[in-house]
Order: sequence, then structure tokens, then C-alpha cells
Amino acid sequence: MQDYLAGLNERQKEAVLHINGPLMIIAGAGSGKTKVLTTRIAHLMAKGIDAFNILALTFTNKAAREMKERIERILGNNEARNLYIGTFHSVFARILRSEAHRLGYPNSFTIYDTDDAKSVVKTVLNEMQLDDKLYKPATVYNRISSAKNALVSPMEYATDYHIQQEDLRANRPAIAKVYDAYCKRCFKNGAMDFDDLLLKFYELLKTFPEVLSKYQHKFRYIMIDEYQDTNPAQYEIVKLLGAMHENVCVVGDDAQSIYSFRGATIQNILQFQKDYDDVKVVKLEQNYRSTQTIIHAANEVIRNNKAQIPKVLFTENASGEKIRIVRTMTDNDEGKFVADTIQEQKLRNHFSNKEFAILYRTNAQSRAFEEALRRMNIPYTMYGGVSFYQRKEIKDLVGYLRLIVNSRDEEALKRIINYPVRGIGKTTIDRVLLLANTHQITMWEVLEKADQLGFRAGTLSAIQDFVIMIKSFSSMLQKQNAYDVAFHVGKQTNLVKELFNDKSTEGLQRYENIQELLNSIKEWVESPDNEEGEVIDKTLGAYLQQITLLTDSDNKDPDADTVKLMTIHAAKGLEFACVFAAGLEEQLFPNAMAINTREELEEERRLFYVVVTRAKNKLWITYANTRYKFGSLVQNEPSRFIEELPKDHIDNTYAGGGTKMQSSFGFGSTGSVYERMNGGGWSSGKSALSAEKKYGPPPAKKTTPEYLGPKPEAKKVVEHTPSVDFQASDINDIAVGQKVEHQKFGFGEVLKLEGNQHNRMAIIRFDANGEKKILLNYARLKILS
DNA sequence: TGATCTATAATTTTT
DNA sequence: TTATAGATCA
Repeated sequence: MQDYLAGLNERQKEAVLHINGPLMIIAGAGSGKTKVLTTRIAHLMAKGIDAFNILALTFTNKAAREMKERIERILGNNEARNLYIGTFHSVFARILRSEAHRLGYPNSFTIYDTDDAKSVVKTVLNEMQLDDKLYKPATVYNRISSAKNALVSPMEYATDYHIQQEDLRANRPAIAKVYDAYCKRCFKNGAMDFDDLLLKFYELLKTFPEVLSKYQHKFRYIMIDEYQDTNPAQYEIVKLLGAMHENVCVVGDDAQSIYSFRGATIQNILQFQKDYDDVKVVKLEQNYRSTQTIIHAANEVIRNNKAQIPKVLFTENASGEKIRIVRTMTDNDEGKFVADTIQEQKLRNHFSNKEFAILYRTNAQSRAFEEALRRMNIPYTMYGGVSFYQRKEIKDLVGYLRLIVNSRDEEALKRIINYPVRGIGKTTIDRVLLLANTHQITMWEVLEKADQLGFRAGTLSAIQDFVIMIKSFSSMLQKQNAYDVAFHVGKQTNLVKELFNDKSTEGLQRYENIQELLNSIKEWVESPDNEEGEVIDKTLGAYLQQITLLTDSDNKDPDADTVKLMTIHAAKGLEFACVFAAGLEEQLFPNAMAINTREELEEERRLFYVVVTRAKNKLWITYANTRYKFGSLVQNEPSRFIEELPKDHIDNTYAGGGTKMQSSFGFGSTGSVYERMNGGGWSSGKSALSAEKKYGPPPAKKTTPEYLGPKPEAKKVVEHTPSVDFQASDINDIAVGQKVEHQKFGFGEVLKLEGNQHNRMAIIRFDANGEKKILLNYARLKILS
């Protein structure tokens, strides 16, 4: 761990060498923030500070992992294992596991993910007999979540004038009561939601001075990454923990604050200097990531925001190529353009897949890119889908495990009580719920004493079998490790068998997922159970808590040679040689949901700043004239952010003048992409459009989006009116060569049959609509001959 | 009670 | 377009 200081610039060195006292690092995009943070921790340790006394909090597991690895590399030993590095949520959950009993929770409390939490909200709404059309669980949950993040208790919520006015105006005056009931319900279930991990930890520190003192002594040096994204709960916790030693170092960039929807407030970073005396402030303004063009553009854009800490990012990197603005006809064309350009860049400049990222505002935009990439056989990884642990089959097995660990967990109980089917249906469950509520006991307790509560004989025996089974699992937990129990549960409940017997492709996948879950438990059980003196909790309970805090991206390999697709939010902190910023359209980006106030719009702009600064060398900004939304075609204007880019740094030939087309496609290209796009037969009819039409000047400004008159030819279907006697035939009777009638596509001939028994597909040539692939499970076909 | 079908609503960002 | 919830049937 020699000269770790070499390779740092003066500013960076200043930050690293500052040991005692509060420190605020304002780190512009690509200014070596992580490097400074990790080097600083290494430096602290080199100066003799014990790793056990250092706490570093991040927002994502990924960031935590990366920091740990980098510190290990600098130190060259495994002292870094003793550092407390993790996300706010995981670190607090870990501490709460040994302290939760003080607050009346079981130490093996369950962590509810968003789905569980919404489900609790739903139960509460039902029981309060509120209309869930008006009180949508998601909306109500968001409201509760915001309150928690702002440390607003149910009581304060109910008595705050402004909050009440807001709810009243939205015609949802009962939210305060729901909030209260929700908290009580979670408590009764022995469960904490994501926000509770912060809130309850805060309460713990506030209520028990001895606990506070313990952790103040332990964490003598505190470091917070992405400080601009902290919410009031996190802010107060840091303040409490740091109050004794005041060795608090925060790193952030106000220009990259993009989580205010989650309660983050930029005030925290602006306030920092007032919270402590003698705050050392270091600004890192030199960017090592991007070209001058990109940095200049980013600076220009962010200048339009009012609220910010003054700073100017600069770089000594090459000036680089202009930013290319590309307009396409539809969202599908956008996908094709991007896939095509990636292919071309790979050939021309020898880029590998992993040097490309396609970044967008909303997850829904991924579809067009996925399709296009798949068609070109370009491997890609999509971030932000359903997490492995959110899959149904995984949640089912995990549901059993959760119930075993914490019998109060009502959500888990409801999930698995009749899966696999064991004759405890909806009627019975409702009855159990009612009994639980009237007797003020948990559902599990109702089941335990079901014999005294007058269930029908058949139902009673089903319930008793269930109770005996769960109890046998619980007792097994005393003697055997998490993996053995999980394996046994899977086997005993027939869950694994049921999936094994499902031979469809999806069934097979589900079966494999269960195997993967079991493997992961095994791996976890067998990994070393102590790190340098500290015993790691290897119980099933600890495992369950840990997996709820994992996200989709946590089990994806970032180094895999694939094109990365993700939202801009998910891309924060990452960098790529080539970036496609997609869907730069009004309504989409800035998003229609976030243009009502100046603050919201400025956050969208910061988001744009983030996406621009992800690019090292090449940046494309794309937008589509029309795209599908809820199944119908919508037309949008180009994003206002495009206009904010410095004109001399962009190449918008594509967007503006159709006449200069040939010379426009950077890198001395001959415009092959363009040719392919027009003439390559992507989908029917495109070639008929002239270049002028396709990439002509942007449409005249319109205040309201309108629907395109004629449908694009790609989507054109010659409508067919089904015969009066139309009746779907049995799909098993369909054979090659038959003449068939389809409700929508009309008459045609079956050319080919594909797929397995459960997922059969027919390729049919229709007289009026050409060849289509028809999924027999979904389509209705009538056999004519 | 359980399975299947039909109607309806919904998409901003996430630990 | 897709996912989900309620309605209907076995």
C-alpha cells in the first residue's frame, strides 16, 4: 500500500489528507469521487485508525461493493473486511437485528419490500372499507413513504394543516388514518418496510441514549456517499451518529441530485456547513471521464437551473466529437437506429459490447431496444426488471421461510397458506382474518387454536395439517442450517415437485430459479461465518433480511461483455465509452409527471445532466416523432433540453435538414446506417418514405400532443370482419396446409407449426396481411378446410 | 373451492 | 400493449 497518494490531483489530495473534523467534498461528475473516498479510507487506516471504527454509507450495494474492493486493492490485505461499508438500509438493518427488541419488534423481524408493503396497505384499506379506486394502494403507500422519509409520524400527519389540506383536495382525507393503521399492522406483523429501516433506527438512537452512545463510540469516522440524495431521516441519523466526534465526511454533487421523489432534499448538502463548525470544503471540478465537448454541453445545460452550488467542471481531455442528435419516426425506428449504430461502431472502431449503454427515462422504453438488439444478435443486459427475489416462485418458497422465522408475518402467511392448494380457500382466509382482528391476535394464532373457533371439520383438519407442518419446519430450524431447512421445505410442501412437473418453458425456468435460490442459500451458509473476530449471523432470518435488500442489478455481472440498458437513475455513478440517451421528447423527458413546478423541472434537467456526463467519448441523443403509449400512437415534440445544448457542439443534421444527410453521419461514415434504415426492409413500407419525409425538419410547434392521422405503415392491418358463423376451432386440430380464418387478419394458409405443446405457434400467410406468427394459445382461428 | 374467461386500468424515477 | 382483478362457470 505504498504511495496511494500518487495519481491524485491537489484537490483530491487535500480531501484525502484531511483526517479529523467535518469535511464536505463537492465532487462534479467524473471527478474521481470514488477514488477520493476509497483512498481517504485507506489513508485513515494507514494512519492507524481501526477499520472497526469506520462507517461508510452508500445508496446502492454496487457502490458499497466497489468501494470495499478498491480499498482492499489499495491496502493489499484483508483489513478492509472489518470496515462497516454498506447501504444505509443494509447497515441499519444489520444493527436493528440486534437492537429491534428494544422497540418491541422481534430481532428476526421481516423486511417488507414494496410489494409486501402495498399489500398491507391494501388489506388496511379493505378493512377500513375505503374505495380502492380512490385510495389506490400505490398512491397511498407513496404518501406514507414520503411521510416516513420526512420523519412525520402518523400523529403529526393527522394534525398538520398543510398535509391535511392536500389530502382533502385530493379527496383522500382518510390517509392519515390509513397511515396509522398501516404502521400498527406492520408492527403487529413483526415487519419493517424499507423506510422503517431508517425510521426505526432513528427512533432507536433517539429513544435509547445508551444505544446512541454505543454507536457513536463505534463509528468514529463516518463517510457518506451521494450526500445530495439523502432524505431527512438519513440526515438526522448521520447527525446523531456524528455528533460525538464530528468526523463526518460527506461527498456529493448537487447537480446530480435526482431522488427528491424519494424524499431526498438538496437542503442537506446546502445545510452541511451550518451544521458543524469549521467545515472543510473541497471542490473537485476536474473531470477525468469525458471529452471537452461533452463537459461543455453538460455545463451549458445545468446553467439553466437556478438552485445550485456554483462550480464549473473542466477537463484536460481531448475535445472529442460532436454530440449527435438523431430523430427517428417511431420508437421502433429509434431502437433500430441504436442497434444499427452499435453494430457499425463495433466494426468501425473496435468497440466491445460493454462499452455501450442505452439510457432512458422510463423502464417502459426498453422494449424497442431489446427487440432491435435481439434482432441484430447483439448481447445485452437489461437492468431494472423484476428482481430475482421478486419472482413469484421465489417469493412462494421464501414465503414459507419467512413464516417459519416470523410467525407474525401475515403477508407471508396469506401468500402460502393455500399454495400449493390444500383446501384453505378465500372464505376460510377471510374468516381467519376476521377472527384475528376481533380477538386482537395474529392470523397464525387463530390457526393454532382453530379447534376452539368453530371451523368446519374438513377445513379444520386442513388448517391443523398446515399448522403442524409449519411447526415441524420451525423446530427443524433449531438444529439444522438454513439450507437444509429450505431444501426440506421445498420438498415437503411439494412446491419443488409442482414446478418440476410443469414442463413448459416457463415452468422449467421457474424450476431452475428455485434451484438457484437453494444454491444461493447453500453458498451463503457455507461462506465463512466470521470475519476477523466478528461473527456473522448465519441464521435463516439474517439471510431473508439480506435478500430483500438486494436489487435486480445486484446479481448481474457489470463486466459481462454486453450492451447495458437501464434507466438514467440506475446509471448514476457509471460511465461508458458510448452512450445513447434515448427518448428525448417532451412529456417523456422531461416527464409529464414532473413538469408542474420549477423544482420538478430542474430535477429533470439534472437527470439530463447525469445522462450526458455518463459518456466518455461518444454521445448520441435520440428521439422519436411518435411512439406507442398504452397501445396507442402518441406524437411528441423534441425535448426542450435538446435546445439547451450548445449549438456548435452538436451535430443535428439528422434532426434538422434532410438535405445534408449524406455527410452527416460522423466518423467519416458513408451513411450506411441511414441507407439500411431506409432501404433495409426493417418493416414493411418504410422504404417508400423519402429522406425528407423521414428526417425532415421537426414538426411545427404544437401545444398539445396529437395523434398521427394515418397509421404508420408498419402497423397497418387490413381489417377483417369475421364471418357471421365465426367460431374458434380446437388448436390441436390445426395442421400445415389448412385454410384458416383469423378474427383480425382474415383468411390465410398455415405454412408451418412451431413450439412445444404448451406454446404452439403457427406461421400463417394471410391473403391480405402477409405472413404472421400466431400464438395458438391466444389467437382464435377457425379451420376452413 | 378452484379454474378460466373477460373487462379494465395503467407506466416516472428505487433502497 | 400488458397485467390484474372481478365475474362466471365447473
